[in-house]
Amino acid sequence: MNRNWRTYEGPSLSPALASALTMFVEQGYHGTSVRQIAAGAGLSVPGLYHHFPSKQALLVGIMDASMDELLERSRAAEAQAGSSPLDRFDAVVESLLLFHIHRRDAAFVCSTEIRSLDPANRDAYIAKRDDEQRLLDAIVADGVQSGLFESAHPRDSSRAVTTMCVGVAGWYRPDGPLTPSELVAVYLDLARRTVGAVAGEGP
Amino acid sequence: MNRNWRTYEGPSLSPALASALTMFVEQGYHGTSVRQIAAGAGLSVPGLYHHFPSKQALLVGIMDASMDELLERSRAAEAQAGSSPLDRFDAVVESLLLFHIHRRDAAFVCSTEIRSLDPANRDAYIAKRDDEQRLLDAIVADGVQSGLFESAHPRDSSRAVTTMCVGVAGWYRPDGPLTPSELVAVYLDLARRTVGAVAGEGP
DNA sequence: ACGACGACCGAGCGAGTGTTCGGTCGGTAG
DNA sequence: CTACCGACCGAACACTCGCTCGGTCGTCGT
Repeated sequence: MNRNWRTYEGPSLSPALASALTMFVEQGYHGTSVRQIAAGAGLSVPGLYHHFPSKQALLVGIMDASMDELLERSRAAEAQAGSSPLDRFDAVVESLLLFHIHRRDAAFVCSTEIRSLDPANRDAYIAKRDDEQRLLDAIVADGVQSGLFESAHPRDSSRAVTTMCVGVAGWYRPDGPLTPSELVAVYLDLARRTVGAVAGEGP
Repeated sequence: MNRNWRTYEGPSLSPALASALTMFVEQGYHGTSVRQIAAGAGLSVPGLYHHFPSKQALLVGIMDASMDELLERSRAAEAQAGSSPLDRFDAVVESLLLFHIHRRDAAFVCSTEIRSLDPANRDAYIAKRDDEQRLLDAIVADGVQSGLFESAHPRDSSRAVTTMCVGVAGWYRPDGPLTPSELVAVYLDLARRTVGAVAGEGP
């Protein structure tokens, strides 16, 4: 059941995952004990292990669900946009930004705890991450080829855009000076400049 | 004794700090034990504690030294550049890039282990980090005021430039497709676009 | 010759780690 | 009523953690 890719409701994580997420953001994976996670979820330690087979499974549960959601939203955004690379670029960048604003904690954990994943889990996660990057790479390549964008190094530009957007999760606060839509406007402008999009195309 | 801000020699970290750095990059601070660090440095655990009073001191030794070096290089870069905001911008961005290329591991630890610092150490580190950011903020503000740059949100542009450059430490490999000077050229172009610098000013 | 000192180590401290065992509930199907 | 099941817990397992005690070297200055 797909809501719009722009709309975000409560995260709907289980209490155990929500507790783990909060702790991982503050203390990191290895800095957090399962006893802390259990206490935060209102459970005993065996109670926690009844829902998840290991501490690692909690991290995987957070990171996999987050990347799946991001990929789904970004694909929906591109699909619903017009066929112009510029429209698709704007849509995917906006989806990237909204995700890192509204799923800030999960996104932060995703970008900082990759090395805490077991090798197999890490490979699977990185594959999804690369899928997301390639989504944007393809759009930027199209834009450059059609003359709408101008960049001597499209893939570097594309990665720089992603880096900027991911970085938002590292400092954005809901009570900060920018509302989500203001931040989207500011960063969409920066992203367009990065790929050399021609100026002046507001809705 | 100040070498040029562009030249980098071996890191000259003590064996203990070098070992800690390698481990922290791969496993993170809390994921690394002092026994591993000692073994990597060819020392016993008490031997390691002879040189550093605590595990935390190892992290502080790495992060403080790194930020001091970055600040020193960036200040030297701006001081030796011309007075034009454009020249100063290019110089500081290049110093930022070179540092994140040649001190990649240290820079990576600096950007991922802030939360592993004790509160007092963290405050001190963040103060230095903010100094570095303000260095660039001031240049961008000058550039916008003088009409050389064009940005409706200079501080956001400035932070985005920093985010891009810091992100380099997360993926750059010496055996990758770009040499350091090529990477500097590519990212200097991206950075100029981000602050709306007027095109065509190569040496 | 000798005492002081920096560099270093074997062994072990108490506390905490992820995980598991054996069990207790309340509810539900037959 | 009984048998079962998911949800949960107290206690403990084997181990590792950061850190320290008491000591041994080799090398200095005198």
